[in-house]
Amino acid sequence: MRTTIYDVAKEAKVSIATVSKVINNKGHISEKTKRKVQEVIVALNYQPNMMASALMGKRTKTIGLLIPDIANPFFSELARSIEDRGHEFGYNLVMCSTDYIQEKENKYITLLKRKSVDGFIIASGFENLDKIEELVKEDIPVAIVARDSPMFYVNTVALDDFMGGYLAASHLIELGHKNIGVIARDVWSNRERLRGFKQALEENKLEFTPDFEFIKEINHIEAGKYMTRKYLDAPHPPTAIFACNDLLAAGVIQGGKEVGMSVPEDLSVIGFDNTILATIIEPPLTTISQPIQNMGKEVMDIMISMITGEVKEKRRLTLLPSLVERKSTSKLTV
Amino acid sequence: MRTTIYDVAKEAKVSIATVSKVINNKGHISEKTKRKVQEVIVALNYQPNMMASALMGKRTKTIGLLIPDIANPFFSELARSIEDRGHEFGYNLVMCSTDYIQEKENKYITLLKRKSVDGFIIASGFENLDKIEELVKEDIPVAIVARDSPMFYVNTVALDDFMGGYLAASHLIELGHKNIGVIARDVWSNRERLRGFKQALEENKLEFTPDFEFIKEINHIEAGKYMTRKYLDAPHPPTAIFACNDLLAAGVIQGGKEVGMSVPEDLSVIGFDNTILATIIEPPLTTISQPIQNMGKEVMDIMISMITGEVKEKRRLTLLPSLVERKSTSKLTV
DNA sequence: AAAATAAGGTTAAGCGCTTCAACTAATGTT
DNA sequence: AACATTAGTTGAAGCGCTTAACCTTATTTT
Repeated sequence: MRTTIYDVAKEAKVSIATVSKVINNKGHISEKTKRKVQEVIVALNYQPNMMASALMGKRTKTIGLLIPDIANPFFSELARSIEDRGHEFGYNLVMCSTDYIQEKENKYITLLKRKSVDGFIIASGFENLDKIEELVKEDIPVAIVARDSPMFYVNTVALDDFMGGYLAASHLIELGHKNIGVIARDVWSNRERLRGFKQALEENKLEFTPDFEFIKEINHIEAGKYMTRKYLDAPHPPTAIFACNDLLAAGVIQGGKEVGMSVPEDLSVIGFDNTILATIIEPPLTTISQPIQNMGKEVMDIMISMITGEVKEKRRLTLLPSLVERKSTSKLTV
Repeated sequence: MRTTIYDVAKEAKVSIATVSKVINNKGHISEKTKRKVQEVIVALNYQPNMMASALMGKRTKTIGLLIPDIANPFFSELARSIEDRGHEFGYNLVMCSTDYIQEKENKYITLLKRKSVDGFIIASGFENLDKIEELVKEDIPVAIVARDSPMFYVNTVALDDFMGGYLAASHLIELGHKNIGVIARDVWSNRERLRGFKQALEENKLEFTPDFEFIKEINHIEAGKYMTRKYLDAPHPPTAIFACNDLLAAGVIQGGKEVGMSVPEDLSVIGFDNTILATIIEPPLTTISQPIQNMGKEVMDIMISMITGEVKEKRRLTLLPSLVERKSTSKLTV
């Protein structure tokens, strides 16, 4: 069987209480005893069972990460940065892809609570906050990342999505585009981007595209293609499209190509996220950059400080997007 | 405090043993008692603490997933398919990115053992098998996926990497290429692909490129660019390049563009994996396809059957790659 | 009708750990 | 010298659960 604290205690000729204290560096232990116990621990290759200490109210050093889809580059890059920061402090992540499905998210939360995770980092696009509120009430650390939701009192690391949409629209407007299509999903972040987008339009006395509708399809690329075809088939096709993420933008470019439009000559395309895709897509994608690395680090830091109890008051950290100009947008040629 | 089994027992006026039996559907309990207990469970919203049952030797329903990098699309797609299959059976995944660093992998394994995960699915490119052997000896379920290593007796779901390399080379050779560069990392799967590649070369009496060296750089795209430049600067630059994954291929195409070579006219490029990138890259990437979905499902199925003890004997499932022709390769024009 | 088996439930031990209370011995304070 | 504090250690309780062992009572088996 596995080595337990009893084995160590017996071998070191002390009580298990002493061993426990040595491990956790608590209470008063003489240097001599401490050394002896540590030697035995090494000799027996003893690894404390975290289940047992978790049962005694200690931390599991495990955090639940809820994201819409780990196969989406934005989220896998975000997950990676969160994982890295957590790893520095000994935390592991349980990964849950929720596919924007509320039910799945709730099930995962319930399950992970039973597994006594120390906290939840949530990046999925839920609308219903009941489950989150439940966590907060039960004093389980929750932090939200890469989405915002001002009606709620939770630690949040978000992007200024409104600003992102505003930047995207402003860029296209500056290039002379007046008829701009938008592709978005009906989630909070996208709605904010849309709001920013409309704001810029309004300031320039431009009309919002009448053909807009939220996408429903889960597969972003397909959704991008579909909406693009729809836009280009309309009576007054747009000369530019703002896609609310890079994956959608990839779909737009593909959809455009399929009907013989070249980007950016016939159609300017701007994305959102600045994932690795943006550099790979041809033409390289002009996009709104989210500081992914930073978001991951910040949200993990907040999570850890909630767990350790250092920080009690809630805060909302809003990071700013920036425009990254590449080759998928160009001046409107009349 | 949280509702415990004691609360349920008291409320239902039975012993905690009875409650436990109802929950686990064990032993003989009258319908009446069963119903009563279940009602109370619902009424109190009781969620059994999995730490406690794990301590008693039951499963944690959590599996450790070791991969080189979740931000690499191949692994995030693989992770997603493993997660989905696991989710069907109530399993969660703890995600660990090891960056091909043995030390990191070992640390993660040690840590997750302490957390009593039910098993390990390993997709990282380790060379040293001591840690894995240790797991096998301790009777902890381990399954290896997306890599192979014939010197070891572990359940494995792998791709026929040799065949993959062979297919890639054959395709290029058929197109008339005689001088083909290769970009690979010094990991088992890549070495196998290389072996298959060389085999095809040999059968066609072609020479292996003298400029080959394994990449060391972690960032695949940069590595791809670097090696491409190196190849193209050589006295007899290759007319085609086989990149051992799609990310490297993306780097190759970018590197080629930077020196004014266009793909596939001046340089044919073939990738490996057939991730989402292959469809996004311009030109769309000809690549060797791995059945990612299937691999994920199969390895999770094996893992579950190991955990439940259904299957005792070890097996090695080898899936076959296939060539997906897109636009990045073309006939050699002399 | 006696013996064996099954049904329905309880008691209590124990998984591997943390921590409080308690005790002794040494050191500091006035 | 009398008292308080600190250092060093241990015993034992208990976290929330599972399960073997046990006890009744009801049902079969022979």
